[in-house]
Amino acid sequence: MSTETESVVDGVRRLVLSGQYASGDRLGEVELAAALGVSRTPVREALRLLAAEGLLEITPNKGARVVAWSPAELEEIFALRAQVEGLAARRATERVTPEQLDELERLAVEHSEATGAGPGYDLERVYELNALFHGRIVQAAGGGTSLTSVVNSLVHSVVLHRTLHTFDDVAMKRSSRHHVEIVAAMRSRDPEWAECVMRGHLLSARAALLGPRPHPGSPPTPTTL
Amino acid sequence: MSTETESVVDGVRRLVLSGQYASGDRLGEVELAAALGVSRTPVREALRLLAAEGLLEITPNKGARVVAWSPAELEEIFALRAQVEGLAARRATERVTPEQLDELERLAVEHSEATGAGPGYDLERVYELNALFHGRIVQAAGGGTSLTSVVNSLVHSVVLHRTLHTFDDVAMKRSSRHHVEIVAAMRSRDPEWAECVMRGHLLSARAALLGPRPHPGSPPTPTTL
DNA sequence: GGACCCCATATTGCATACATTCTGCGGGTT
DNA sequence: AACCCGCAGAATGTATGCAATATGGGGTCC
Repeated sequence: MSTETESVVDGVRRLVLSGQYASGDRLGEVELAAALGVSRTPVREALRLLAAEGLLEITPNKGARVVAWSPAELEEIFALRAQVEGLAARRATERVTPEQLDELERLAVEHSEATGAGPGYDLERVYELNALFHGRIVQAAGGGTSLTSVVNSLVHSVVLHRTLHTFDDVAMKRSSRHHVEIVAAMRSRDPEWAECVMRGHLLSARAALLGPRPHPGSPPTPTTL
Repeated sequence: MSTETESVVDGVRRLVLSGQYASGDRLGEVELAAALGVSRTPVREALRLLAAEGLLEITPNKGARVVAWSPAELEEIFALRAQVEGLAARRATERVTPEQLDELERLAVEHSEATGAGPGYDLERVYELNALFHGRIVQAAGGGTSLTSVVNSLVHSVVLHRTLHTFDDVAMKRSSRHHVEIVAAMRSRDPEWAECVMRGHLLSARAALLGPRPHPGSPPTPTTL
């Protein structure tokens, strides 16, 4: 929106991302207004925007809190991303330009290099490369406002950070290879291949983050026996 | 959010839905504030919320306008709904309770009856039954906040109304039978069946709304020859 | 005659003040 | 001792006033 409100949005995002405010913490309006040097009005608007985006949740007369993602919700988010970004990968493959392909390949290769050194990566860099890669896919898909906003509402920085931190070395390298394979599928102009790998990529991230998931037919809580 | 703001959200929605404001029309803050008998503050918040929801679009210092959906964006919306609500149908089938199944069946049957009389339906009733049906599927899917909000951001009342108005008798009856079939699939506890029918349901709606769509391999604009 | 500039007006963006609601604590009662 | 009532403090919700920016028209210059 306006320059002032938008800077507040970024400011609050930074505060949440940097861990100044953890999951479940309260975000007071006056407190933020003082911290960012503006009045309550733009702060209120920024909080509403971030709430609509899914990063905060607001309850009337009680204020804003950082959302606390339950495992069930994380599971749902990645299931949705598998569907939506799978679609994005398919469409991107149908429309991608050679320049975009080169850009994607560059990002995939750099991601590989950043994760190739074994444990002890530069997580910030890996995070950035990953976010760029997924964003460019959506962009290449001809991203109308709907696709873009749905993906944005699903890809919260906080979740991504948490995800990367829980990745072990195997999951990290697998994720990197997925990126490379997606580019290969797109170069082959094979939308179905690209879609499948992208879905697998996100479902594999879900598994790395949450472990195996129960399903209806499984025996009841075998882990407790 | 607060009672006042929420009532303004509903009020603006009604104004847009009833056609008081058409696609592309400007929504002045003072104008709405006067019309709804409140101050500009809750109006501003309501406009921001509706913009985040996708019904309006706001440009800094220029105010809010009703979004004008292009055919490409409508196409994208239904493609996304096919993915996301397909997932919802699958999960709903895995978790639905007998009571929810009865409710869904009731809605599907009423939808059938409302569309069975041939052209000249009560479109408002059909709209309501359709919205309820889709909403209950999401609910039965165990709708976490992510799934719910994504679907809500995709299912704009305005789009649905436009869609229903463009349905001919064949498309309307087909849509109704899809609802019945989805319930049948859920009763059979067949998630894959339910997912496929739901996806087909939405892609068929897309076709009814937009006509056949071009694809990469098709000859260039054969309609002009 | 056309294009450009400048200003008046209206609208949005931001700040502040008032009203309302929630929260936490203390005292009293059962 | 436990519970309930009521009040004080603080935070959110709403209204209004001021500043900044976009829009439209009239005038002037080329």
